[in-house]
Amino acid sequence: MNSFLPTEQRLAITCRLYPAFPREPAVLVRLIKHIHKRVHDDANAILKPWGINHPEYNILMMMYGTEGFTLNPSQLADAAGEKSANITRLTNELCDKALIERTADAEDRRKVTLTLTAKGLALIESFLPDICDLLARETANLQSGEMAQLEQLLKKFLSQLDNAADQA
Amino acid sequence: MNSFLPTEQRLAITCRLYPAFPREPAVLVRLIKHIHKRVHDDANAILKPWGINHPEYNILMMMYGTEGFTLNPSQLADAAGEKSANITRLTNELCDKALIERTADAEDRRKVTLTLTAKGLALIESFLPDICDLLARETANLQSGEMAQLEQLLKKFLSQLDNAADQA
DNA sequence: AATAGATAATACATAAGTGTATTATATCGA
DNA sequence: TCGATATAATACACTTATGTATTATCTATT
Repeated sequence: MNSFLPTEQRLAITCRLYPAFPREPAVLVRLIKHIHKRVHDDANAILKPWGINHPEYNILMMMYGTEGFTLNPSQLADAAGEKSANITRLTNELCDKALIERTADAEDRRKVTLTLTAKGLALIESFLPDICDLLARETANLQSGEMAQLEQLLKKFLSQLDNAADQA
Repeated sequence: MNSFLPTEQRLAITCRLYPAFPREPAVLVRLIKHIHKRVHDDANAILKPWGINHPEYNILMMMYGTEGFTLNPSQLADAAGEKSANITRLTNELCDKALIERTADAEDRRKVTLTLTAKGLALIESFLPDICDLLARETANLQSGEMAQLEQLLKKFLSQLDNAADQA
């Protein structure tokens, strides 16, 4: 099964019609999109029984990965790759579920401090086994050298995207 | 500049707290998400002057890459990587803008035929130079061998995601 | 030919995400 | 110390995306 074939064939035709079209970058971008959607859907399916979705999972895991399980919304936006307006909504949801807590920052009164609650921590530890399984299954056919190489290439790609903001 | 650092550091801490957590797959998934978001935002910015957004662009390009500039919604969903309900909405928008046309399929009356209009084709050819520039800029630091390797690894990854549906 | 079960597309309600404006606080330079 | 500018978070309206149910048509079996 090759879910990318219909896309790839059409990019090939595009190149014939419009020779300046850069096939390779276009293929990479499309692959990224397809993979992203797949991973997103898989994660949502796994997480549903716990009452959270993939973006909420991302938020929780970024808090779990922070010393003291504490950070503020703008740091969270950077870490989770979400826009700040979306962070407000997502953290509202997580507060409603009592998985995180919002308190005022003592140092800078513009800031808000978000902290994982005991309930949030317990939830993370309960879904992590399934998440670890999922991640392992999704990459089961990649050898560790291949993953390392993929990581390196994706980082290089991302670094160019970081720079490209300057240009244009 | 390294926009991935905050994420990566948190994944490292996660591995310390929860040793079974598979760092490498998690890093790959996060990198994919970050890159996807960046590429999506860049494309939206470039396309705005033409009155379309990235998903609409994806649809138009898949039609452009099809013989006869014609296909039906389910093929389009596969090719563009969108869910079918979303295809209905997106193609409605494109019909409203007169960039594509909807007609009944003669063979199978359940089906609908979508065709690029002359206006749609003209629009594509007017934005393609900018899109080609963007794609080239976004990948400017990758050598062609690196892109080929990235393509190969991403395809391998995606093929596993295609299979993973069977399992679990 | 009738029915059962698949497939194609869409409608509708709801969820998820974003742009822009707003409020509050902080910082910097005169 | 004042005022200008920057930063942090959020509110709100709007856009984008999805799940589920529905309608219509097709296919296969009898």
